[in-house]
Amino acid sequence: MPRQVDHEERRRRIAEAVCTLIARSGMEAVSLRDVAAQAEVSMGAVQRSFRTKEDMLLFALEHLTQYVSERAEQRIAATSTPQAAATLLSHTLAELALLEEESRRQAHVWLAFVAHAPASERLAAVLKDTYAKLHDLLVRLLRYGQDTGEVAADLDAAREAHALLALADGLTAHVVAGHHSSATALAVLQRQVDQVLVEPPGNG
Amino acid sequence: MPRQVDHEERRRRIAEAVCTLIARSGMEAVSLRDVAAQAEVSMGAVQRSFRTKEDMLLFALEHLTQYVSERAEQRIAATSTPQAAATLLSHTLAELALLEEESRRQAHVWLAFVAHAPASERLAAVLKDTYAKLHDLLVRLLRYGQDTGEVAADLDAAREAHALLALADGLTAHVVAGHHSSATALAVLQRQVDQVLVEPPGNG
DNA sequence: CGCGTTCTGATGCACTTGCATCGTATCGGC
DNA sequence: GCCGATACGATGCAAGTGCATCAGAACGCG
Repeated sequence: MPRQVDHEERRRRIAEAVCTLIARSGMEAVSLRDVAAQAEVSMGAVQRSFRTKEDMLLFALEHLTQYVSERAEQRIAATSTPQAAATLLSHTLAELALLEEESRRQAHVWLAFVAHAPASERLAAVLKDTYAKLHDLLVRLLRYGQDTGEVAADLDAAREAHALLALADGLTAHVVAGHHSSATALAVLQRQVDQVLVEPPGNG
Repeated sequence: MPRQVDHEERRRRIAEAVCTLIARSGMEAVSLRDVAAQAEVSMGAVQRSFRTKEDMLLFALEHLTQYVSERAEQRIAATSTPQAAATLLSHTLAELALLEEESRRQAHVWLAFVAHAPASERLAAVLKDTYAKLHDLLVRLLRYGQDTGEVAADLDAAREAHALLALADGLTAHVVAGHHSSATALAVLQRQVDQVLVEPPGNG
């Protein structure tokens, strides 16, 4: 075996470059040459890592969704305090909405992919799958809240999860569009979560 | 004066073609040639109608926002029955979310523009302005609902309007991404509106 | 009718695109 | 130490891009 390169590492590196470019100037600004330059590899390397441009974009999306999903899942798995359902819920949502300042880039990219979904079935499939996972996650959180008594027992968790997820995505879009700051969006999100809780905090 | 052409009419025709193309294959698939073909005019005509491609895209966005805003405003202006605040609110939101089947195309286009906002300041400005207008509209509707007693008087109309608008946009995104059908999205939206009303319909 | 202005569609141009090709550098196995 | 397989980066290529240009058609006005 000749020269050894960590292919997966390179693919990830390229995916990062793709995301950077999309966030900076939109999806149509992504060319193989620019990606190669951004990733500081040769164009040939990009072409050997991905058979086609669409494959590359798809991998970048999967890279992003995996990152977001994992962070959300981790946050839940790492929780030990039992009655934290309320904060758990709002923190997870805030993370899904990519509202933190350091997630701006990811928010742009996510939105770009969603907007591109109608043009690519494979892309749409990945998005659909991710949304389903996130919805499940929220449902689990709500059910957990119902167990701890923080959330009304008669609440339709599935429905509420849909609403919360949509709200999070909408706020993402509004921040990207410049209609909201992250802080404002966060406040709106928090208020919605409070409505779900049986005892709104702060005004006993 | 020689040959007379309705320039505005032509610009609108081209804007329609732009929207069709964006909806079909995304923003990066919009080329002057394709637009000309879709609008069934010559490429020269497109170039004379718009100095540059960006101008064309910007006009298409303004064309879209104006259409959406106008339809929403009209719906309100045309209302004569006084206590319709509840239905008025949900219908307006449903329209803003572009959930009707015939608005799918516009939903795609809208999302594409939002996703592109970070890459173009002029575009972002138009979006921001439109969002502000829509927010105002919702605030007015909520205040009206408070006048008629359908909406709790102590509700923070501005905050609630933000939440509703974000929810509507999020649902739009979810429908475009294939995570929801229009019907499901509509149900989620309706449920959220019901929560705003003092007396939820159907189970009083 | 014929002039002059406006509009028109085709073509040119420099450039970028995604992808294919190819000679070479780099390493493991013998 | 050398062979052969592999990864590498540069270059080629046809197609498509936005925009500029231009000869001429179409029409109001004298």
